[in-house]
Amino acid sequence: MLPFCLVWLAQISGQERRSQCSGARLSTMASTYELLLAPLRAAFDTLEPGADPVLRTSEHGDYQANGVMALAKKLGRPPRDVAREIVDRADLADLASVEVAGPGFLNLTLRPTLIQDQLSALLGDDRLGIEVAPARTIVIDYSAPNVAKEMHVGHLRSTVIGDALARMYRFAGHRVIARNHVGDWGTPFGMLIEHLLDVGEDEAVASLSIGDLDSFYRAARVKFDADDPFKDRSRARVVALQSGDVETRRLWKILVDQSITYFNQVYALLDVTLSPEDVVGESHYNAMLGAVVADLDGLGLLVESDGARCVFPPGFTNRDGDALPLIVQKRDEGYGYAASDLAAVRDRVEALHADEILYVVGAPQAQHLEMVFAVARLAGWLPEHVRCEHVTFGNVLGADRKMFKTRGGETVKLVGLVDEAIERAAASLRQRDNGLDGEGQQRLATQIARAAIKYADLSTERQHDYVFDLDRMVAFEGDTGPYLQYAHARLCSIFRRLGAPWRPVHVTFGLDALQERNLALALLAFPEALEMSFVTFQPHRLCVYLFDLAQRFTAFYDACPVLASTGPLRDERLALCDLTARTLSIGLSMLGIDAPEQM
RNA sequence: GCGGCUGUAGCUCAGCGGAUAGAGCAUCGGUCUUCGGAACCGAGUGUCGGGGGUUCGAAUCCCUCCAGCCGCACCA
Repeated sequence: MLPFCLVWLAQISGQERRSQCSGARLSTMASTYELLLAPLRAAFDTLEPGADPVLRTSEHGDYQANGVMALAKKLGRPPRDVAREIVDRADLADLASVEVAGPGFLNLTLRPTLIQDQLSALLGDDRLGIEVAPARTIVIDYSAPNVAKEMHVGHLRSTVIGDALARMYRFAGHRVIARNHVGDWGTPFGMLIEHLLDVGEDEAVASLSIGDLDSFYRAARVKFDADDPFKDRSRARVVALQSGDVETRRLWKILVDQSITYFNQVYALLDVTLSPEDVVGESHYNAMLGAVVADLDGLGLLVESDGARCVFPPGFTNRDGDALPLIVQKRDEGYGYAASDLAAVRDRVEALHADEILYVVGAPQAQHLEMVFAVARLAGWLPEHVRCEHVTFGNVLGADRKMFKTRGGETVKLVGLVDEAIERAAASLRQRDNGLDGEGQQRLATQIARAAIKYADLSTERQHDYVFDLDRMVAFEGDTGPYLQYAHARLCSIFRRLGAPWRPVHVTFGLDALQERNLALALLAFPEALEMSFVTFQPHRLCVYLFDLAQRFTAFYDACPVLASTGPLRDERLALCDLTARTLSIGLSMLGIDAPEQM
């Protein structure tokens, strides 16, 4: 059996945890972990104020407190003596039995009554111990594809992680404003519009509407590089676009609208909650850029350098050790993305009243965003109380461990990836007999495919680089989304066979079988698992938890017959099944993964 | 050069101050008239990149070296 997945909770115990949660982002019922921690901390405090019990889950007991050794060292006393004293002083009698082990570990075994009470509380709670938090307004910036460019695997992370965070925040009770900061502005639009004119509007729309964005872009690029008159026209067109020429604007809008229509198809295919109203691209901030520059100037922050208008936030240097500028207005008087990013921060605080802004953007943008945040703070557009975080994620790498390039012909379209996964899921379904009709099969294949892709992305640590591996993404066995769905489907099957709806009444949790107890302990850990995921912006923590839960369930399922059992035992097992099914379903929903009832 | 990230089993990855370093895949062996086998049980595999240091205790913290990736003034 796996060590309990809750170990990482130790990381955010005590003060750190409280301070990280200062925004009241997730409220939970008194969790098992917290119930144990409080008396332990009190006992430690009597010997050394502020000493940390270092409570965590363990293979050597249900929980383990490791803080005694450090405390003993500090006190200059034998650790086992200190351990015994802590045991005497800690008011744990109703909660757990404690045993001193090894050099001074405290191994805690939960009392059956505690498990009983905690499980009963979860059983009667639709939200599984997660309370609705006082609402805060959270702006989450994610996905952000470029107009007239394909969505490829590089966009998957931002889209899927951002959407998972949005769902988690919504479940926690917050007001989420999604912002899809699409790249709909800048110099490439000159050549794109000219190309559109060359091929004709109807032709262009036809090609873009079928999602053939890359070849459109590539064709424009080729002409731009090889054809000087075209290049001149393109440059003139950029000027016309920026100066608000009506006809140019209309042509530009065609490109934007077609692309957004296409993006929405991809979002629908992936079941991403982004809607057209969430699309607020770079162009949206155009009207605010003049004020950004003027106000920075008024604040005395603007410095002219090499003809460009810049802000030099303290603490940033370039390769020569000189101060590094954030260029808000270029020498040619055009605005760069720094200006629109500043305008966006300002808009999100002033117009949207954000309490918190999250940027789900790749790690290469880290310095740029830090500078933008720094300048926004300097300008007073980003007050202290507004939390602003760059939720980074690693690069997408190819099999050669080098940056996954869009050029070089090995582009993997996002839709291509999903199609491949659907194809494989459908093939797998054809070998089963689940009684679904063709349409149902197709819908199910799509749900399974999405689960495979999203889980593959979400289940790895966000900040690490990401080796793109199609077979892994589309796999259905082992530590995968479909494995979790399957566990859920089996649970639903039990209740389906039951015939009548099952209502929990006075369930007694004996938990005599090891597998029952293992499962129960995992169920109690859901609030912490979600909290960890939430506080660290790491959906993969939730993935790890859910996989562990599903594994414990299948071990239980294998060893403990539910429907064949009778009396209180049957109710107990049904209750464990009910809790497991709901935990899986709610957990998966926060990852943006459906939990079908059969598959 | 400065800054950031990464280096853990054959492969893909967890673990990030605690007791013998874990999963999944792959390999081998079992369960096999199934509350749905996309499952379960078991087996083997590791100088946790190298070297120092801190600590009762280091994959985890610090220093250093090696290897790789990313960023570092007008593309976004």
